[in-house]
Amino acid sequence: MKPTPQYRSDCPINYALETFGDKWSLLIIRDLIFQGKKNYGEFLNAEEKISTNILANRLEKLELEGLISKSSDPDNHAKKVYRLSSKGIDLLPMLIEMMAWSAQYDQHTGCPVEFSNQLKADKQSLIAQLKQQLIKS
Amino acid sequence: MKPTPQYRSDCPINYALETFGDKWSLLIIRDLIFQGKKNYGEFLNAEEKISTNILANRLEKLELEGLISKSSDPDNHAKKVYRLSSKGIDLLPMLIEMMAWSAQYDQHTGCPVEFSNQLKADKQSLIAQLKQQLIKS
DNA sequence: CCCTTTACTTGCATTATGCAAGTGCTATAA
DNA sequence: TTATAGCACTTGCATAATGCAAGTAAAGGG
Repeated sequence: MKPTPQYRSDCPINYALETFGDKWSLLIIRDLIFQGKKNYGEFLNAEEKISTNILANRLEKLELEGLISKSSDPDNHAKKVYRLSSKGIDLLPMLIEMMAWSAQYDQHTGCPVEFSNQLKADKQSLIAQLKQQLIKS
Repeated sequence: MKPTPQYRSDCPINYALETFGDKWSLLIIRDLIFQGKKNYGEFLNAEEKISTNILANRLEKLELEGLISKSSDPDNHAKKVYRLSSKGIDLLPMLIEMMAWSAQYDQHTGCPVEFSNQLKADKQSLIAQLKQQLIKS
């Protein structure tokens, strides 16, 4: 698969949409950021049940876009480890705003109350705190 | 068209993705927020060239999700006016973060330098200012 | 009454997605 | 050394979404 040969426009919103604007990419990013997932099988087991060919395709695209990197697990060469790049980590503020919006408007949101409260109380330090954890890991 | 009968999960990220997670919906929201567009033909003329059946479908979905409303132009009953609801306006912080991310990582971004600077300098007041304009209009 | 504008619909080809089954590599056990 | 199992994908095929071009319907103006 090639990186998208050219973009529909040079609009920043459009760049974001062409990079991760489908129904699955951000769920993988979410699992990397908030669930500490690292391996193919872990992504496959997410509640939303992505199918295996789509997962493979999205991991490849995300790597090509530079949002994640892929390496082998030192303890098991067959096992692969996916990690966020700084470009991927920097999606955190946007994801936080997305979660805040959904928590506000989705009656059935599963967003934990404590998380939602921290969002309202001090969004910036929440972001900083999560970002630190991601950089360390 | 029905609203999605049920969601893949109750995750807030997933709610957002199922609500506007495709390659077109947010471009319509963008045009409403940043370009002051209001009518079918204006959306159709966006640089990215959405096709007419998809535009009709997305406008319907966005209305069903409560992000926009549709009414008739008082001066011309054949002409329709689309407006953002408060649920739609509240996507602004997320869009701003998305733009900031793209402006940072897309070499060819068309994000105006002045806008980008204001983003870095004082994101909150930029959001507040834009939101005021939207509410008034 | 005709013509234009505006907002869609419709039909059909192409592309993306979903699902089930299969392949290949690695490590561990017999 | 062979067998077995885990993990990361591929492949084939059915279904759904998208893109493109053309057509339709209602309102307003002349």
